[in-house]
Amino acid sequence: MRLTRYFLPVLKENPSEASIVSHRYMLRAGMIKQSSAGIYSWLPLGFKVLKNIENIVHEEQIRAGHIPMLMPTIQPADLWRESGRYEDYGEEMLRIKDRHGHDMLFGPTNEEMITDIFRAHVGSYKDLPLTLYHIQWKFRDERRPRFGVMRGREFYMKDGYNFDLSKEDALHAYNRHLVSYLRTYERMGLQAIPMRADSGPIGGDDTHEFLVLADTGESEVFYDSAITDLKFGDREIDYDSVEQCQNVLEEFTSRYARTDETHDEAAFANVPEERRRSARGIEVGQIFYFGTKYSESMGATVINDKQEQIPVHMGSHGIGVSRLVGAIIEASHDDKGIIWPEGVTPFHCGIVNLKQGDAEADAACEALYSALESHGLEPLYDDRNERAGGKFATMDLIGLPWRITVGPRGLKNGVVELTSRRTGESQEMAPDAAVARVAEIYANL
RNA sequence: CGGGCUAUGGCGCAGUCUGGUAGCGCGUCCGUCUGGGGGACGGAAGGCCGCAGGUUCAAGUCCUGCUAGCCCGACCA
Repeated sequence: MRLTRYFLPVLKENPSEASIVSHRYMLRAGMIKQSSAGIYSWLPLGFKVLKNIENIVHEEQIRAGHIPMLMPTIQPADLWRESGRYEDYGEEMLRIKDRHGHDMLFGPTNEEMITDIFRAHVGSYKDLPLTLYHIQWKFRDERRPRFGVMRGREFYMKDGYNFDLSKEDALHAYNRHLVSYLRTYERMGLQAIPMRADSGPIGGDDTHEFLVLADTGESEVFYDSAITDLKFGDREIDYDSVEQCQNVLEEFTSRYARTDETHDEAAFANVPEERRRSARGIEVGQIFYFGTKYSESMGATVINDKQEQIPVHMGSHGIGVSRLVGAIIEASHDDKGIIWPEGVTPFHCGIVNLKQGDAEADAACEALYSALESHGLEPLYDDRNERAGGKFATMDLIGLPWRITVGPRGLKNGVVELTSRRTGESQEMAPDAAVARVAEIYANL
């Protein structure tokens, strides 16, 4: 993309409405525009990041054997009356009446709806196990929305629901989600630590929250620092293997790691003192096993191999897709702007032309642009008639992980400059070498 | 939902106390000179001063009511 043809309304100064760093940078980098409290338009740059995150979530869900679908944002109140949550949910649920006077609601989650779909079409144990998920906009009418997209009222979320014949099977689904979530966050350049959590209004026995450590996190967390050494890496996992998934769960949850809701001082005291940490964290996902809570109240049953009608065991599993955009920035930025991890960056590489209009510089930039594209990469070429300082400041703000700087001075010696946004280190090299290096970085993701 | 604060051009702000031609910086547009970390000069556009009512010869400014947004807390993914 050429910057002169793009829509990137960057702001030089900090908008007064934003207090935390991710919100400030998302506004300044032209990623979002607030519409009303907790509701945002996603401008092109923000939309790209949102979609990149969504794609990673999809890929990892499908890899784990989960099946994508899409349910509506607007749901009928009657479904929620059946589960009893229409009354329980309170003011956070946005209630709407349609023209016929029917009570509707903008869904804050989809347990009722998915259970309704399940009971209509699934009747036999032979259809299980089954895990369906979707990525859809949700609405929770927060009393006090804040922190930009991290606690909006409208938010984009992946929610998945597993249906299993037994508690044992459902716990495997739980473990499978935990493993797939570890992979998902790691691909986004995040370390998200699974922590034992409180089940809240969804209810249930087993639940873990995934938290990204960041100073601005809304939850206080306590953990054994040994857990931050754990990496999922490129290990091969057979998601059908109960044993393999169980092993990963044990590896990643055996160390002490809890939010303040479930924090236990006595248990924490058993962690060696030098490894005890308290910090702040941003919740970016949660997995639940809740048994037969919804299947019993809503009649989601199957016939087992003994001709008995039994309620299915369920769990639900969420990833906050829109919230992740903010969380990644909280975890990866400096005083100049955002630093995107390669996995989610809106463009793979920036091209800065230091002297727009100079025939050689222009030609070299065009050549770099095509060469990067021919490697399947998406460059952002700053072809504005701006001075160097302005171009650098924009690139630093929007956070592309790699930048190639092209100027007459370097071209005289046949070189351009390749700069890492994260480390700030620059290397001079031939244009071809710079392209090859960037291509290699992305090929190895 | 309690407490606090704010609302003036796209963004950041002054002007309100003490009523009298709506201003500054940044950004935007045009031109010239520039060209390795937000450059210089010259020109230009852009505002029912959040909304409604009131006081007054006169309201951005004073009064009343409302709305929206932000911050702290409680709450929450």
